[in-house]
Amino acid sequence: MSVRHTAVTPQAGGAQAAGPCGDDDCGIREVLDRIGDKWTVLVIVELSKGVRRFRELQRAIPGISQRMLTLTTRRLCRDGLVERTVYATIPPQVDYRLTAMGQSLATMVSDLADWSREHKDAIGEARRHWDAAHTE
Amino acid sequence: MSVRHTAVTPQAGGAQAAGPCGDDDCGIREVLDRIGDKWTVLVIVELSKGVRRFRELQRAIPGISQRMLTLTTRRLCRDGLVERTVYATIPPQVDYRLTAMGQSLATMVSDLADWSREHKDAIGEARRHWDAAHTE
DNA sequence: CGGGATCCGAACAGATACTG
DNA sequence: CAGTATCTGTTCGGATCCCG
Repeated sequence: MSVRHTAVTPQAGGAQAAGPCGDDDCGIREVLDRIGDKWTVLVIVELSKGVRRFRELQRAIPGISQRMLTLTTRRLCRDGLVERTVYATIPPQVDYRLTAMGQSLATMVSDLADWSREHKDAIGEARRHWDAAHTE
Repeated sequence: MSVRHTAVTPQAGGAQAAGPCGDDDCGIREVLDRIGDKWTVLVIVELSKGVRRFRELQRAIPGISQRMLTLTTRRLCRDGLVERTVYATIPPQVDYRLTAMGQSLATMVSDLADWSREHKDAIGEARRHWDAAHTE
């Protein structure tokens, strides 16, 4: 997600203005700015299964465009969560794999996924209740 | 976050088109579509400390607008993660508190924050390396 | 194959201004 | 106090074309 965080947008590579960060909140934003976007988690999950090439990732994640896959993997590389290996062959081949830090993040993501599956039904029901009560 | 997920945007309350969800990926999106946005996590963290009124939340989360706080709390209520209590007093008073499900999510979020604090420096250094290598 | 560069519509988030 | 409504800029993501 980079979750459009005006100051910390990864593209510009700007200095982290760090904003008001006196509380304990800032820690969470750091992660969510990385995994909160539309595709990053899916890439991490796929890479947690093993080394993948660019096209393999794209096929494994239905709906992702080349552009978003490029941007996503690049951010992950930049943050040291994914390692990129280029083979100067013809045709070219590029492998992506999680770093140690990336793997530790993958377990967190996996926990989140577990939680999600556990509470999926409850959330769905809560939504139906809410939607029913607010339909007029 | 709703992380702009075209099909699952909460506002429209549209039917969840559910897309291609045969793999194990869909579970994670469910959570991230809720906590991945810019403010939701901060609200959850603040509410994990106890019951809060609207203004208290707004003051506790510097930078959030009334609008975003309203939207965020409403989504959390809709998903059954937060409970809203309205007192018909003058001036009006509204309390927000985490539900049991919301609290279990808060612990997950707390774990994420811990991870973030642990690896913050490593990520920062990885970024500097990457930025240095790609500055030309 | 693995991208880079560009254009463009859509969703989001901030800033008011107004209400009960 | 606790919102709602509207207007507007920014950012994101998809599509397309091109390159090595």
